Amino acid sequence: MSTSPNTFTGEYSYTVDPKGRVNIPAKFRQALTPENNNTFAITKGMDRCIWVYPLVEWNKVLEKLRNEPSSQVNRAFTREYSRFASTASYDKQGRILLTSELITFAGIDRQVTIIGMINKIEIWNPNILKNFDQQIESEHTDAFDELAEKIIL
Amino acid sequence: MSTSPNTFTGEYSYTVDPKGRVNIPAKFRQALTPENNNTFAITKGMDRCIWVYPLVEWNKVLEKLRNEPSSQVNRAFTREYSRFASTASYDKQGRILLTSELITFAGIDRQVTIIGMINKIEIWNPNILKNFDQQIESEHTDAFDELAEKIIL
DNA sequence: TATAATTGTGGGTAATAGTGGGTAATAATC
DNA sequence: GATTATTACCCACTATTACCCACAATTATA
Repeated sequence: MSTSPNTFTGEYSYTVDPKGRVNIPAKFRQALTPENNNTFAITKGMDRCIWVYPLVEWNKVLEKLRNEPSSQVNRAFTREYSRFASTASYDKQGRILLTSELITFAGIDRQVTIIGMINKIEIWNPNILKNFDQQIESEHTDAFDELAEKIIL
Repeated sequence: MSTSPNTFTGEYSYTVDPKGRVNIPAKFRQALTPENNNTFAITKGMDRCIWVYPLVEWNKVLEKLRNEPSSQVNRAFTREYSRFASTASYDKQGRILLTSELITFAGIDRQVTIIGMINKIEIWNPNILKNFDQQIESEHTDAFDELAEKIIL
């Protein structure tokens, strides 16, 4: 296959069914390496969305957290980041089950936008994402330009 | 063969069929090195066109994105940039499939102009390109001259 | 110039992907 | 221990996509 291992790009539109299941885009599933055992880790994103990591990538995050000194701030960060985290394998149809806490946090209601963020996946309520995008981009036009020059070939 | 590896020059006229498929000029396909696995990556261009990278070049971009620290602005940039990106292998007839989002963005409607841009390929609506060229050239004649002096031996 | 090979374009069909719902197994509650 | 709720697993339908074949036009070759 032509997709790079554990690398995700592109945008997809899907629905969350009443049971809280969402499809993981086929291309994303195909990009998952076997060592992940068809399993993702899902957490609260830093923005108002759900983050979905390949198990392997998630373990890297855990390793970094483990190595941080145990200051109060660091503990709080770990707590915030860890409490909503869980692993989710996808079923025969390629769907994972989201927890109701995460669905609530991300303000999700049936329709979702799924975005490949290179090393992880984001699940958004399309409307929230739209507002967020507009805000950020207008506030940081200069930063965007700098990044473009630096990164784009 | 007379073409340099992963280097594209020249202009071609092609059609996008109802399914969203475009032919990649044979010369461009021949310039693609084997490590690319007959695969390109397509994205939104900075101008109103579609950018097509050899997979190898594209991976360089991804690597840079992957290594950016995860600030809010950086995440927003990655999101904006990744959303429209996907990989596309060409079929037996040498065509790749464009996404409807990119077709809409570039204002494409059946007829397209494909241009070799050295390390990547651009796909334009011929009319939009024509207007764009006229505008830029009239506004930046001096800059054109400077670049000519600097680059051409 | 005639013939063969390659290139660009179109369309049909089989396979896959996305969505919904049902049932059995498990866990929680009384 | 019985009953209810929850979760996991399985099956089915539809839409989309990928793959294959066909043909015309162009270019290369003899």
